[in-house]
Amino acid sequence: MLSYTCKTAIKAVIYLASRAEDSDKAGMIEIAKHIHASEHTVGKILQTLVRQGIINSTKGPSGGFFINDSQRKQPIINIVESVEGDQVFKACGLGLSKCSASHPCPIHDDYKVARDLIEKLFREKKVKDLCDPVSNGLAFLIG
Amino acid sequence: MLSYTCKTAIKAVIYLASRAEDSDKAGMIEIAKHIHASEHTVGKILQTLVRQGIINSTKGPSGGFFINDSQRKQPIINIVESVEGDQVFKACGLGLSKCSASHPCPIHDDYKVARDLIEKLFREKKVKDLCDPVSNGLAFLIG
DNA sequence: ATAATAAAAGTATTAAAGTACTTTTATACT
DNA sequence: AGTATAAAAGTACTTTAATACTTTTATTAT
Repeated sequence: MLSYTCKTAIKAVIYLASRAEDSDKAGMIEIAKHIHASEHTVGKILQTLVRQGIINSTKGPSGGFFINDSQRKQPIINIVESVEGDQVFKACGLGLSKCSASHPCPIHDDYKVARDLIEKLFREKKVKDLCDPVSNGLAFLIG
Repeated sequence: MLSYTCKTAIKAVIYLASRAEDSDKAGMIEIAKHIHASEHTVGKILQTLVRQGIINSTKGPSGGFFINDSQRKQPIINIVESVEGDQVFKACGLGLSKCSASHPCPIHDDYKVARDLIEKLFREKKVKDLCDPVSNGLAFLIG
């Protein structure tokens, strides 16, 4: 249900956040390698995330991408909304612009329940909650 | 969460099913007009649906698209799977091919709950359930 | 200062989704 | 039989998303 770009963004952030906080910054080649994605694509995506304040980067030698402790505590929805826009969890299931509680489409209420659940999931799960949950390293990051 | 094509397909089928069963068949121009979509696009989509047995069509004069009573009773998921493929409600939230109950990704269980809910919605709602539910004609079909 | 590094930023290409158009084929009515 | 109708089928175009590449800029180390 999420775009490939969005899934890749989440995986990249999880990888970043899974590294020791005081370790060196990660370059986009390293990140791309670990999540099995194109380094160019990863670079583009991470640029967006830096601009949105989801992660940080520094240029130059020993530069790279990194994430701080307060960013580790942010919800996954921050990533999703940065990539997909902030209307993802607002849109009607049938794509009607005028669908609302007062002018509902036939599946309005049922769809809203499911959509709200996904929104809740991404809002409650923090970046750090997704780091190495099964003690199998980061094997789950490669698709 | 559904593609534009898929939403258009659902709307077209709802329009068809909302017509009196014994009325004339509907041409793609008529359908397109009522759901505010391009007639070419609608034609392409309906071709697919006919091939999948979701709806019917006849060629020639007084030909057009129509839907029978048993097709009216089919669930919306038939339309969704015809357009999006049958893996829509199977895929991992992070896009991992190897994610499964035994090798779950960090959001596997929570995501599955929401995804199953949407699948349930589309599986339980039948085409006829979506016809003219608020007695405002078919105003809800135009986005 | 200079050179090396690495992301930022911009541009170009590719792939996929969506839209438009054309030709063919089946049907019904003269 | 011949003609008109209307979808089927196939092709081409457009737009957008995704990927690849290039140039620029900031930083560090010498």
